[in-house]
Amino acid sequence: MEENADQLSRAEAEEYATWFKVLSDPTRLQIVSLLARRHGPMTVNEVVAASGVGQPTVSHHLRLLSEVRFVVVEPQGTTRLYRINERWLNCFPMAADIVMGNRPAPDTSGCS
Amino acid sequence: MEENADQLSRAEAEEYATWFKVLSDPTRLQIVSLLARRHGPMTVNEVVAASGVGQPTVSHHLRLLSEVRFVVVEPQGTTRLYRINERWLNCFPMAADIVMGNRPAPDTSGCS
DNA sequence: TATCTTTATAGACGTCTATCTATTTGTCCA
DNA sequence: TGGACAAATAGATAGACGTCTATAAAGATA
Repeated sequence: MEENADQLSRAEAEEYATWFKVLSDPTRLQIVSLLARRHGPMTVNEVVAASGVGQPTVSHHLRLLSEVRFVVVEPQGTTRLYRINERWLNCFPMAADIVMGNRPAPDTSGCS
Repeated sequence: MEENADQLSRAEAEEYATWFKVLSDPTRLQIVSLLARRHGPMTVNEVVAASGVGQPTVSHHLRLLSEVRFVVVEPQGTTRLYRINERWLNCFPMAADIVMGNRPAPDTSGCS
């Protein structure tokens, strides 16, 4: 195992914080989860139907998610296909596990 | 590898979101990083000296961190010793890696 | 008991954010 | 060209949050 770096700089802290912030809203987590488990593109309306919030709200969340490259968008005629950025899944293993349901029962039991 | 669960429930989404939310503030991330890399207890004043924000603000952040069990506190006379909850480090591998500096250079290069 | 030190709490303030309704933009098709 | 549909944007609102100053609580010590 490697050893600690000196310190977490303010700049680094701010960058990582923005990543965590994007995942800090339940609705946004559910949207990410939807896209991640589908392993395929979804339209905005499909996400709306599955998320329980309005269409502008979904658009807003998808914009935030794409700004940090958690999702990518591909226009297709009058619709836009959103899908998980698969490369990101490798860079965010724990978040990916939780969101994709690959973390059996995130044993909070041992974490108290 | 295991297969996807059906869906991320609202309840699960809300719980995970609270975890990420605690890590979504740069100051709080730096505090966690401090405690994690020290591998030992720190007083509030030591954290204040290293964090750049005021003492009440540090107390506030430490309270939030302990509410989700990321840190634990042990009163010692007139002071209180805060330390990382080591058990939590196992439950949050990626966050732990980032915060402890064990993630060499979280290669954002491949994540765009 | 009086005082000093350490930490927590109360309250205020400015900023950010999640959501909604209403509207606009953009694309397809008859 | 005109209508229909999909998605984005604008604007508003209510609530949450990070930080500060000021104060209180709690323990040690003389």
